[in-house]
Amino acid sequence: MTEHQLESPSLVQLAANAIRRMILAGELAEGERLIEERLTEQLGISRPPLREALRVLEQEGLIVTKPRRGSTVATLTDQDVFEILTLRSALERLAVELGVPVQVPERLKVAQDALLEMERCASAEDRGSLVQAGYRFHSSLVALAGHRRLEEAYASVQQQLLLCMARNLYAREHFYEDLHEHVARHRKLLDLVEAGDPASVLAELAVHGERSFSEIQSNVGSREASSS
Amino acid sequence: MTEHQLESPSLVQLAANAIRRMILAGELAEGERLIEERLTEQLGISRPPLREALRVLEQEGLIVTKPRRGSTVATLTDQDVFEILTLRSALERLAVELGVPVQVPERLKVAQDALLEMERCASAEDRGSLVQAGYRFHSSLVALAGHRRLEEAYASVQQQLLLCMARNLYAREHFYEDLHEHVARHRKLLDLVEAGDPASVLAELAVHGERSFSEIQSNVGSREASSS
DNA sequence: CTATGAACTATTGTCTACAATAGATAGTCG
DNA sequence: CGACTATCTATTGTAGACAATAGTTCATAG
Repeated sequence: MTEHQLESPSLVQLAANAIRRMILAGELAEGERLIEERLTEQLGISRPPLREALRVLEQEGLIVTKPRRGSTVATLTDQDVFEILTLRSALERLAVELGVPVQVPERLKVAQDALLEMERCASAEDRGSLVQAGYRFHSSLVALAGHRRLEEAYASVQQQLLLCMARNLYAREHFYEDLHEHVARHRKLLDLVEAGDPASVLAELAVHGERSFSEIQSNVGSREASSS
Repeated sequence: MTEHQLESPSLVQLAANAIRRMILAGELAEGERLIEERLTEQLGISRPPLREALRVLEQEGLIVTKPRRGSTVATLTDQDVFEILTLRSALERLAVELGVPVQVPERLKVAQDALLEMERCASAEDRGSLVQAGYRFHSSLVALAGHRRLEEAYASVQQQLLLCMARNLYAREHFYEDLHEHVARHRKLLDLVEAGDPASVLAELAVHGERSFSEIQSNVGSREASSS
């Protein structure tokens, strides 16, 4: 039985969530400076908890902070997208290796639910919700490994990937392909997971990620410097 | 040419470094509560920057913070050690896959230097310095990939591994084997990297990590709960 | 007209103080 | 004598204010 800790979150967590949402929703532009006082007014809190929240977001890779120069929303180069995709892929591989002869059947339920949701979204052509459901699907696959650090690292990377999509850096691949084919690939993945053979899942996963890779890597020739 | 940014660190960074050192040096015990006011006296700073530093360490996985209940030094179960080792292995694999036909020869120099240092330490039987040099060696291998996020994730995991060793949770494997054999394995690894064949490096890396795994996984049967 | 310097403003870095909560201790009632 | 409750204390959460720094603008000199 999973424990529902039920602890009221501190202002730090609330602020971090709020700013995270703003960034991922595109309300804060690429490289935009985050003025602390302005944010305290918007959120109705004072600076100490806000600053702690910014530290959290900094560690998550969503913002960049330079001493005495404030924080800015992370700017993503092609190199960054490449890093995010490769790292995500490596983490998913580990998850499959550790989790795929599935030990805890209940965990599969979450993945199945997410997949059903994806199919619903695909039929409704609701791309926004499809992305969310896809996020849950992949997260639930990673959760199969029962590996807390892996889950956290994956969540962080996935979040940055959402940021890519908010910037349309990664949109083509995920948004403009055939929606039902997209879901079908995920269905196949889940089938293989349920079958319980790690190798075949890894193979499918490689195909799954390949198109992202090839599409991005062709752009990597024009690597911009991460720090300007 | 690498940029020497030369920016004076804030109290937050200094405090985070100081506390990190204290934890890794074992000056703060397993699960010990971190009283904010006490730390402010020790470090000679006030609470706001200290609290930001604690947020940083929390994200790094060295401390655990519960709302309104303060922070404690992370306690590591066998499950945690297992997670750290598997995650580290996965990250190293990615690094090799991306970096091994070495693109930037200068980066190899760091690894070579670290290896020489390791050999010196092994001859002098200086186990403490050997661990440090080993840390630099592995970090430099990961750096071959030119993948910032990978390096950061790896540094975080490596740090937690140092914490394991400070607790003697992982000590047997690294400390009590033959020191020269230990260094020889690293030498072989570097040779393979220089040869430029990713597959052989990965194979050696698997052997490299295998003994850690088998040793730990036998203990995992007695998995304690992560959250007590 | 351009470049250099100084003053000013906006913003971050830090500190002290207050409010709120969780744990502990003691007292009382069954 | 044991258990429950209330108060009290130690500690965390938050706020507001002050100090210090970086960027900007304007003035002046070449």
